Amino acid sequence: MKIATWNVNSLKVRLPQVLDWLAAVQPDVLALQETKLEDAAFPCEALAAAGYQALANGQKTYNGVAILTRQAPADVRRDLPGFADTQKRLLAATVGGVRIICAYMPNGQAVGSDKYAYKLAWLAALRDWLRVEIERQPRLALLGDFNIAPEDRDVHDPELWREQILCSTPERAAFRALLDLGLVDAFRLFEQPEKSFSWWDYRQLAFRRNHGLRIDHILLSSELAGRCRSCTIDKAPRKLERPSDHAPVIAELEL
DNA sequence: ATGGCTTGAGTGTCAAGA
Repeated sequence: MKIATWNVNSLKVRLPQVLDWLAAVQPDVLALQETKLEDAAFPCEALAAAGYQALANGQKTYNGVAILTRQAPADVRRDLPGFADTQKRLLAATVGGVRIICAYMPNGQAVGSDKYAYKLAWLAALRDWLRVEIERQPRLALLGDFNIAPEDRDVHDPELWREQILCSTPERAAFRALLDLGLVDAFRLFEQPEKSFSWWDYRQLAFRRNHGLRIDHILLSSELAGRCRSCTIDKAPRKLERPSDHAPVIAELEL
């Protein structure tokens, strides 16, 4: 099973690129973030024609997540239980015996801001829910835009980003708290090129200069981690005209 | 340089992203 995650920064703008990418890469599951579409506007027909069923949990303008699958999804959950939130950031479904959780974690804007407090509260609620969810379904994958660079090696210039948003100690502690549940960063199961990133700012030729961060992740439960055969970042879509600022991350599981 | 792009809203120019 090939599973992937991609923050598309508007599915309306990026739909042609998503369709091309699905045809080229042929994932079994694709988790999308920042769709920025109400569910009624979701392009289900175009995706069905490409062989994918779509689950969406979206809103106008901001946020929005979706899961595209070749097999029928079951046991669908929208939003974080026990966390009052108008922002559409979470969607879960079981596909081929694997619990797929697609998350768009809050950005946090600036360390110490109200949005930062919301980010840390959201991450704590996610951890509390996942503790139960892993018990219920040991084959679990958490995919998405975490908006956290877990370590200095995930940052092009660690000194520039020291204790800045996406890199602060409390954010990294929240990421490690997810690992403490038994989840594993699939990307770090394998030898990877130095300076591997998944996001590059649109400004100042950041992609060309590889001024990026690795903030999009696939975390696997231990049972799935033992079955993971590869995890890669696909930089190809970031090179296209009018790209998303994020690149897809792909993991291959032997089930 | 509370900047530098991009998107969505909406038709001015701002909020938000990361």
